[in-house]
Amino acid sequence: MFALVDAVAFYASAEKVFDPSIRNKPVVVLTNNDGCICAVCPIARELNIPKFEPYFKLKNYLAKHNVIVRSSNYELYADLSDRMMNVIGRYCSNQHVYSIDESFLQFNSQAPDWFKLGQEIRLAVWREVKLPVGVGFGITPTLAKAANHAAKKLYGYNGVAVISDSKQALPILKQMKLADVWGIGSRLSKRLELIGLNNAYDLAQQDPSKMRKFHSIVLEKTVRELNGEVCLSWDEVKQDKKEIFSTRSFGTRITDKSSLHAALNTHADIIGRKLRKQGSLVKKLTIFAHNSPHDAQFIKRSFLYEFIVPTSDTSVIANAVSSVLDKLFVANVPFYKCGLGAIELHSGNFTQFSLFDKSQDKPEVMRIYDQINSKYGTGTTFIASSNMTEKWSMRRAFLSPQYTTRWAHLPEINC
DNA sequence: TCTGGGGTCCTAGGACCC
DNA sequence: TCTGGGGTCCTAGGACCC
Repeated sequence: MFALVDAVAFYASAEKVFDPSIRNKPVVVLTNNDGCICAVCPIARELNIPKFEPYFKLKNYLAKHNVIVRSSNYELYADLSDRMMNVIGRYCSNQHVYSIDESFLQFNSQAPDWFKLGQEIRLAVWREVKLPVGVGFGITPTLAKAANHAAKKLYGYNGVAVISDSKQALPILKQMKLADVWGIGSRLSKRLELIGLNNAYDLAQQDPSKMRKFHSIVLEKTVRELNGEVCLSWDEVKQDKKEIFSTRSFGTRITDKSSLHAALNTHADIIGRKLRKQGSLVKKLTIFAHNSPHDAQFIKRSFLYEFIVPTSDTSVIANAVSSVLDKLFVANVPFYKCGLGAIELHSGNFTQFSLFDKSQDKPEVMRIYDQINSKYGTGTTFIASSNMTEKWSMRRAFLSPQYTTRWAHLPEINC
């Protein structure tokens, strides 16, 4: 049995944890640079606020309905995520944290009562972290996702749904839109509608091999999973990433080389950390910078850097950045975004050493570097040529305090 | 006044080589 | 008269997710 546990509108709910005054109000959270709306709490959802629309287009509408608007407070969300995952992890030894607010659980034994277990998890997370979560149990990962959808969005489930056989799946799948099925987006759902399918149940009734011909093997697997056949093994669900990116748009456009260098080095730091966490090494790294695609003329420079010996060392990656900086920088271009992408990864366990070239990595330094940052907070140590506090760091006009990670922001209780 | 996220995976098609 | 291979690597862009 699989379970998927995730928070209801995680970012918006996280904003309500330490600010009870907004718990009963409509709340939305914006993406980096206050660009788009990325989280809508259930109360705000009733106002039909679309996700991932640019904020400036909805600004007036939100103000008219007294919607509370917050910038993304990643420090807060990351910390609340850790706490939430810890509580959930107590209920299953086999937990896979799938995203900042989702974790899959795999149970090998039979629980006496899945529904009761789901209620316990919900209650524990609410009691200890004050975050509302939905719990979906299913005999395949895709059905666990579907049950989770039902738990949070369908009438009568109140946060927990269980699909342990096709009889339990039926009412849920019949109420699910095609695009609500895991792996089916807006494009594919439109194509499926054209051949007469209207909901998840209709999709489950299709011949899997025909669906493979119609679209892809991925769709075939989805159909099989909806019918209770496990196609996404646990190993597949928690597979290593094949690419690792770190990119960000600037709060203010930059036109000088040193700012671009600092920004790219910040991404070098993040990429290195992600690589080491996964135990991977990067062989090929794409390094890019561009202005806005909405500008009159889109100007993009990118460079593919190949390491002779694959690396996960932040300083080695930073050196690669320095070596191509002159090729990326174009005078008088107001750069809007830049980033790095590790697009060819090698396993850290089976390094192909070169006969003539020695690795520049200093694993011991990186180990201590990571230890310090994990103990005292990310950013305690950093490479000198990166600086995220500069003028181009992101706009966050509606930022809430970092209640749990900064002494100065500690919540106060009035007695 | 101006404003438009970030991450991952996959594939079509162009460039280049022999 | 008209036609013309196959492999590798990279880039751009689409699709999906949150």
